[in-house]
Amino acid sequence: MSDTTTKKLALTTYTKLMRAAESATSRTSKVMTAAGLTISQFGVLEALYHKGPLCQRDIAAKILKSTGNITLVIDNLEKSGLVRRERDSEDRRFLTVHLTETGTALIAKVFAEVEAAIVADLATLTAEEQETLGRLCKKLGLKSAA
Amino acid sequence: MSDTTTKKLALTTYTKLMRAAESATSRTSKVMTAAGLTISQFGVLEALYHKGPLCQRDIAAKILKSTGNITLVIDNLEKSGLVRRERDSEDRRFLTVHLTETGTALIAKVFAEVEAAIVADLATLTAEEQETLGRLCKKLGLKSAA
DNA sequence: GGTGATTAGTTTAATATCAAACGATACGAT
DNA sequence: ATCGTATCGTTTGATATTAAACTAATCACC
Repeated sequence: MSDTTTKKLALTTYTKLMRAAESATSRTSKVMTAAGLTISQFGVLEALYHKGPLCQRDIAAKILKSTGNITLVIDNLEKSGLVRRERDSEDRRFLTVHLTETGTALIAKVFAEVEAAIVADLATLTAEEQETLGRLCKKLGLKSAA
Repeated sequence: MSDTTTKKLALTTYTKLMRAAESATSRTSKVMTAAGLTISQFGVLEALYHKGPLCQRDIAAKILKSTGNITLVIDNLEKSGLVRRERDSEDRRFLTVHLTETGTALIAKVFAEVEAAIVADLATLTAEEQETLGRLCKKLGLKSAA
């Protein structure tokens, strides 16, 4: 295959990958905003929901954002009464973030809706196609991480 | 296949798709920021580079952002001397945005670098795998657009 | 021709986002 | 013990982003 053909194929593949990711994101983010959550807020709540209380540094690492950013997102979640901060008594540098009852109820509901949206979206592909897509995406993702 | 299995497959496929898209984006965005461009600024310059002068509404549609956002991005590009605005003489509501010489030179260089990064990234997959990935992504993207 | 609806772009207010500087706390080595 | 280093979180300044209110210009229709 010529260099030009290789390049063209890579670029169209890249574009299709990006479009697919964007349209999937657009579906799920509609669910989140309908519930009054931003994507970041959802990310934080979802991390706490599945991993339990976390310090802000761990939350930042989990959702791939800066710690400065997390400070603001947690501020807003705290104002809405969805999470609360608790100073670690052993190492006072840490702030452990906990879901409140309201926060737990909300993320449980919204997470289920997001899951349903994803399942509905992916239903376009057969099980075999999904497995193939997943395998190729994983191969691609691993390379880039290196 | 059971509902639970269907759901699990859809969710892991979705996660892998997102991770692949993120890692590909991370590579290309490094090239852009190294050149002093934000992702949006690159998007605007690239649109003008390949489509010629455009009005702000068309730029917004092309890079899927709000017109309010485009106003700011063009403001910053204009300050940097990479684009200039020109009021349309026929319909004075329109502002046509043009690349300057500096802007053209910059986007030509950066776009080539981004392309190279994409080609290098996709080289992880064989041509056949890329075609398969592209086909599946397209199928998925089309559904969501509907 | 004049009025009402539409369209292009700007502004505003809120949240997001990062990098970098900073303050407070903890830890390690001597 | 303490001095230097590392770590956690906040702050700051810049850009991004949207939705919604707004201005200016045009068009459609009577």
